[in-house]
Amino acid sequence: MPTEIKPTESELEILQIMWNKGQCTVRDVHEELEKTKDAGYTTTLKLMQIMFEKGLVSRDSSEKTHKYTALFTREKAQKTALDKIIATVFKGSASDLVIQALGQHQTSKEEIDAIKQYLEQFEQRKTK
Amino acid sequence: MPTEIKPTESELEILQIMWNKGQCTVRDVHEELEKTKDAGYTTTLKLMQIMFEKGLVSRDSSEKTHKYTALFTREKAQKTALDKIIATVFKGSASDLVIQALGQHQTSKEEIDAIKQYLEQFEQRKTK
DNA sequence: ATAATTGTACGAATTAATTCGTAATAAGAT
DNA sequence: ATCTTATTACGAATTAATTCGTACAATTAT
Repeated sequence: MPTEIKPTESELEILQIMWNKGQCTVRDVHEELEKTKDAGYTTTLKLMQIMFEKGLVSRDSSEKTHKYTALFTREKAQKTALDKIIATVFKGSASDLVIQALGQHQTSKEEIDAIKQYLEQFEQRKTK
Repeated sequence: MPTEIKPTESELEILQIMWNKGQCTVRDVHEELEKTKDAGYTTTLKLMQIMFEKGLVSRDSSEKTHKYTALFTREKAQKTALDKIIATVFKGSASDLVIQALGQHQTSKEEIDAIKQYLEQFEQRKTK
């Protein structure tokens, strides 16, 4: 699989915006980005051009103002990020991560129920 | 709090080794590091010196061969890593992360039980 | 005592990522 | 038609991280 592209930190910030907004112009992204960090327009442009070269995003350049779309999905980013931190800081133990995540972030009753339900189902499936 | 030090990627690799081994010499770390990546001894040394300057590790230099100890703890790294990925790729939802982590990594029955137990206790504590 | 080995210190080269200035072009406004 | 504004392209400067060479000191072996 030649998909060994890994977004950098800044690229992830941009992808985040694109995941939320869907198809975006550079200006769309830049305006959103400006709310949290301060960088020039051409910086954002350049980053998005690089992302295009890397294949992280596609673009429609049929009009002067190009429209970009994320190719690197949020799901892919989630998987990659999880794999990495489980391996590096959680000694390979997913359950350590789960317990700490639950303790550290407020989680509603509904969410907890969803997790419990998931666990039941999960356990059944793998009962020998 | 002036503790806004963030280990870089390479620094994390070194910390990982130090978390497992406890107090380490540069050579200890380097030998372990060599198993997975290839870099020169002085590179490892330099990194550890920088980590010392940054306060990520302490060192005992009473003898010629210095002994380093991690100050940046695994727990701290876990918390930081979790906060970050929940915010960036999991839209702030810890339960999304939990469910995906469980699906993606094999988890033993014991671990699942531990999680369930944790959830019970957790739910009780916060029942209004 | 001298060699070889092992270690630290540290400057500097290299590489990777980010930022920005400037030029060219297209579109819209006067 | 001309001016202003928005956009892309792209080279280059800057900054951050990593890697390594060399000098020197301490320790160990011959």
